[in-house]
Amino acid sequence: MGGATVQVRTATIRDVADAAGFSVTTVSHVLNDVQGKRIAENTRDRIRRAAAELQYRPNRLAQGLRTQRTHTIGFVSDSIATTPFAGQMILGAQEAAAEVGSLLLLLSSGGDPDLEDRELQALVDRQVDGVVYAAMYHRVVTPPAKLHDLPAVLLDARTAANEFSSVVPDEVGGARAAVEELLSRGHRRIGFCTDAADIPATRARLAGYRQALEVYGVEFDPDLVSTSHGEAAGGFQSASALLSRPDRPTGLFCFTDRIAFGAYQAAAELGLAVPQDVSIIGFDDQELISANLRPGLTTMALPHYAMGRWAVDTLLEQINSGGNLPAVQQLLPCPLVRRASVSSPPRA
Amino acid sequence: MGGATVQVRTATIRDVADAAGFSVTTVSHVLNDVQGKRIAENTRDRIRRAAAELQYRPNRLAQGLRTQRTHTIGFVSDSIATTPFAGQMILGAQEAAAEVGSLLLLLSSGGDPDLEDRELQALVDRQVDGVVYAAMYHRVVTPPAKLHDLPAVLLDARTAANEFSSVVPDEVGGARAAVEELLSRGHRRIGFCTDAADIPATRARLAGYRQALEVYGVEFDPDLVSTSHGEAAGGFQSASALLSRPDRPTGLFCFTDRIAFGAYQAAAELGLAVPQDVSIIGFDDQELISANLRPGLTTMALPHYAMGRWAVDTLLEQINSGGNLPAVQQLLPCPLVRRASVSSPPRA
DNA sequence: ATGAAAGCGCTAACAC
DNA sequence: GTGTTAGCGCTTTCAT
Repeated sequence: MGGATVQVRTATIRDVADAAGFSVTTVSHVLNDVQGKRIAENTRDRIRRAAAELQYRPNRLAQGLRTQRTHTIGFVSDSIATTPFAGQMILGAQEAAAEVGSLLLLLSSGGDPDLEDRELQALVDRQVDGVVYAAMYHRVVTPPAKLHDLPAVLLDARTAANEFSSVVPDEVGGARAAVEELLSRGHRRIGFCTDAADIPATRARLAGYRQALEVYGVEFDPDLVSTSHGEAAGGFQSASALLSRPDRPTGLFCFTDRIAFGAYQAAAELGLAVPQDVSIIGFDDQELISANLRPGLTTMALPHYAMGRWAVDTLLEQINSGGNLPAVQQLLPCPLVRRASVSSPPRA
Repeated sequence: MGGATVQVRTATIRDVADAAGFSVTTVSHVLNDVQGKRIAENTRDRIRRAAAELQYRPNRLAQGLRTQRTHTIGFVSDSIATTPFAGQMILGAQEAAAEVGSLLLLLSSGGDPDLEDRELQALVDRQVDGVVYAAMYHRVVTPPAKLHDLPAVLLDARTAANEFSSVVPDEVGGARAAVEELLSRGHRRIGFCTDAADIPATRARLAGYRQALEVYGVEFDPDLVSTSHGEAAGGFQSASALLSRPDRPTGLFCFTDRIAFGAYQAAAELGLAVPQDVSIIGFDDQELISANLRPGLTTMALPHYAMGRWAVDTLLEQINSGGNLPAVQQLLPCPLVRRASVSSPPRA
């Protein structure tokens, strides 16, 4: 059979009190290390011993009911199944929570506002100490109104008015670093294979691309940015177009690793070797792609784990401060992950 | 600022009772639809009205303390960040839980037995109704002893002795279906690029491979199975070796999509087109790879979502039955996902 | 047909 | 130094 037939009655604070021969008050004081109580060392010992003996564990429900603190944090996201990123955010959040003895109550709404509302209510019903509201890709969101009624921080998302503390990747900085990686190797004609979606990442990464060019005194050439729709197929098209030009770029900055995946395919089709004939740099560090491509893809990692931690840490501060801290908007850096897809440009 | 400054005091059952002019007992009876109580329709109405008016929501903590049922399920896994599969299992579990008003308390142990123990204890402290113990790839596990003390089911894992109910993919059936997909198109020399790890999946998929051959009366040729270590690089090696043979196979069954990824690279290197010169079929349906490869990879999907649901449904049954159901070991089918990497073999 | 009261396990104000 | 007691918000037995 699976699991217990007999739910072993676990020891309560009463049991400990009885066993130790003191009142529950004293037990509570001792076990919680309440300051300013003078309790005999000997008493402390006996109580601690009894507690250990009985394998006493405080009932968190009862505790929460009494203290209005459940040490439970709600984590709601628009989607969780579709990207491997989710796991890293959750892990970061969970580990930060664990450090203060808190646990994560996980919920995914699939983007349905009604469901989102009900889920948030379910969290409130369980008296969560606060909520992390996460998006699976950097977005501007409008969370349910209820979110204003309790401590909350936004993860990989922000609202138009920035009423909440939030953390998102430094897309501009990441893109600039990516393009500078190419520039510093000597590339001067650098294509940008981007996505058609109008989201923070497309705008910011384009801005970063332009900034990097400017730093190196390279003029921006709009013909070198090619837009397509998402996935590898789009990247294949964009890159094919760019690499078929007579004055083809020697380096390609791809909006995502998926697009870079397509760019590899385009290069192969055209008989161009990576990185000898064309250097390619991606964005996202989707290891399933970046580490398995041949040669390995140099790319910018998204700081999902760090963002998850930041969100919870910040939420905790907010909770502990009684909730009147100013909202802060945090940018976290995107680290460069060097593999083997970038080299010097071919000698002309 | 983020979140509430003022924690709005929410209405309690007392408030509803007062507002409606009845006792809390009656309110509880009405709101919980307790059977066998004769309460005037009119009374019911007034109470329901008052509850709605005050936006009353029962405090789940108090409820749980009293009823010993928290409508909370623990979900502990050995890892969550490293695979995109985690999300699907969690989603399946979460949705099944939501259907009965339960929520998931998520925890990932990183495989550390000590941590695992503490995490499980944290769940017990919070009085979870039961626990789903998940592995991120099909494994034989030895969960902490504590797991025996409460309702639990294993997800994508089982123990050596099968003491718990568990659900894992039907690896044998999946592998057989994959190889039959090749056989049915006319392939007779089919290579198997597998992994060196000694885990349930390697053994089972090899068995499925052999079963399929047998069904079609094709003799098993050990030279056609090539073992390597994991990732794409291993697949590249295996496939290169197999495809360089004078009597090279016309079809390749790859242990994972990552290995298939490497096989694509090997085929390209050898100037072999997929699927015209060699058909390739994978396993796992890692969409980041399978959907982005060119041509799209035909592969066997792993039933993560369904397994997640099954685990929670089964756990719920166990909880509701008071916990003396026999343990059941469930196999869930791996659906074939057809894309474009399989065709008839080339005419010799 | 409705209500009083006990109690789930804990903390904390207060008393001694 | 230690103990009594009220109460967090709810369900449920037992009265009436």
